[in-house]
Amino acid sequence: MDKKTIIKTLEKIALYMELQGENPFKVSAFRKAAQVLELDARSLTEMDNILTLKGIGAATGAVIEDLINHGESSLLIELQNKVPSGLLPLLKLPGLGGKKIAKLYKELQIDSIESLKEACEAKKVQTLAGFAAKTEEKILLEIEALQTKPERTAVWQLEPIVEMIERKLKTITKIAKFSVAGSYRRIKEASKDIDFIIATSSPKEVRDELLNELPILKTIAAGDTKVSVTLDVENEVDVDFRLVELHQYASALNHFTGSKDHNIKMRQIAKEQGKKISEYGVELEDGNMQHFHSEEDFYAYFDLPFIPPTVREDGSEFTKLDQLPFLVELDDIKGDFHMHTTWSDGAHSIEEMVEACRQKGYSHVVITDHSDYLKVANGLSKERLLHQIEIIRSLNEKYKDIEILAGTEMDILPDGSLDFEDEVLQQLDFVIASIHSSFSQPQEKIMERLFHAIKNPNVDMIAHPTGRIIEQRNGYNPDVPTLIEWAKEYGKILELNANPYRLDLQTEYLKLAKEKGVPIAINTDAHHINQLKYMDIGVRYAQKAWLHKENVVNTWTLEKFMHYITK
DNA sequence: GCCGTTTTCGGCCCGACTGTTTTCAGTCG
Repeated sequence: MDKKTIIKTLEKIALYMELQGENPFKVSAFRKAAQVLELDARSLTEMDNILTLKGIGAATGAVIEDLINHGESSLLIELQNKVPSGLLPLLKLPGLGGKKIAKLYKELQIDSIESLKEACEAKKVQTLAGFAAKTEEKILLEIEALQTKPERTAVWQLEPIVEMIERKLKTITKIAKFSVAGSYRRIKEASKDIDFIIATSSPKEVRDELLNELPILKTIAAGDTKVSVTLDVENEVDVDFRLVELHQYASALNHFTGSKDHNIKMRQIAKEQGKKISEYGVELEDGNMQHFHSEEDFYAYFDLPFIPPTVREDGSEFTKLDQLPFLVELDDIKGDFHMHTTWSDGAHSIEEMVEACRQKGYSHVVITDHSDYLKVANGLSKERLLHQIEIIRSLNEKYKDIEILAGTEMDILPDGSLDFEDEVLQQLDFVIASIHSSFSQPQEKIMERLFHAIKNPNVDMIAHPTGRIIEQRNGYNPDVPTLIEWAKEYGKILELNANPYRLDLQTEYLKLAKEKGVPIAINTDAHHINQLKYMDIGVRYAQKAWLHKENVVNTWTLEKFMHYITK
């Protein structure tokens, strides 16, 4: 029996209980027990007595013992026999929770999306107490939406929309302050919607301007404190705007940034002190409200350091507060090691890229155009690469405050061979190897290709190691834990590609790389000077994996970096 | 169902919104 199975089972039990319309506190007790196990870093064998953990009692403990002794949970089996599994998808319909679903099943024998649809169309649902015609219509609309609307939208699809909204908000003079919040602010790979907090003393006027200025497909709600709309953009996206007074801004921003678990934890902390946190401020024991100028002030009020949005997740961040000062930050970044120029498929010359990096205050950059094999990207032949190296060497004469390193993003070919010979690679300062072809090969073959690259002493880094595009393609499915082992053994760097399409390696693997002592490079893979800004999103994504400055080679001095790659 | 140095019973994070109701239950973030 493994821990994951126990956690999954407890969560499943909670779900089935919810569908039965069980007491919500009972349901959450099972969820809490699952969370306790999840947050405990130890493996099952390392825990001497799970049953004594706080949050695990007689009933949840019995489930765990059952699983360990018999490999299955009799409680879950019992629930599954009682509750049809077709009810599970009904929880995805907004407006339907456990109680209502239990009622639909009990009174109308509704046990699937299909039978719910039929019952609504036959107008049977409105005959139930607590349901009426309006609910019935809404259910039908939500069933329709479930089939057409994606559940989550990827961060790279949201980014241009967020920027568009920010441009609009800047033109509304009655807005004192605004910020994106929600999971987008926490750099989640994908989000259900976008949240904005707006400080204003004229909420009605701001609301009207929002409704007039934005490309709105549907207005979901338009009250004095909340405007909720579906935007008419390439992929439909829901956006919530919360309108608050300036003195409530920090609290509202914190509340609507979440995560839910983080907020719960904060409220428990407040409660222990007899205080009450809400989106409007902190209510003291005497009923007075405490307001804050910033989120920093808010956390300081509870004797906590500022916890960056990126790590506000499952509550485990509160056990790692001592690590916060070591987390990598944008200011620590001294260079970008993966970018393209007009020599291959980039939009700018070498000098233009270097100049843009100089503006960012970097002390060193690497130019890494594509290699010969990648014809669609105008990959460099051996001759062109040698010529480019010469040009880069001479450019260094011109720039005294930034060091330009000659590199390549070299293809690992489908047969596992490398696109340049060793004698060419030896003339470069930094060699990236990456896969851009034959994604559908079996994992064994993909690993063979990666191993071939990693054991070559001239290769310094593997770029975008999985090849994924968030919410769009899975990449070439390498065995990443093994890749991390190899990187450690051969002293290679693995990339966190900061392009929001990729964010590759992903969080769980970054954590593993850190644990194994494999250094990470955060690179923008910029094809345009506008894309150099992705360093910010990359750094914040790295924070989600709790990467420290020292884990990230971009924070190293040029000397330390050169020493590592030439050793 | 779980918890307790105010506690073994009463509360569990908090507030808003919706649709159903005539004062509130259910759902949501």
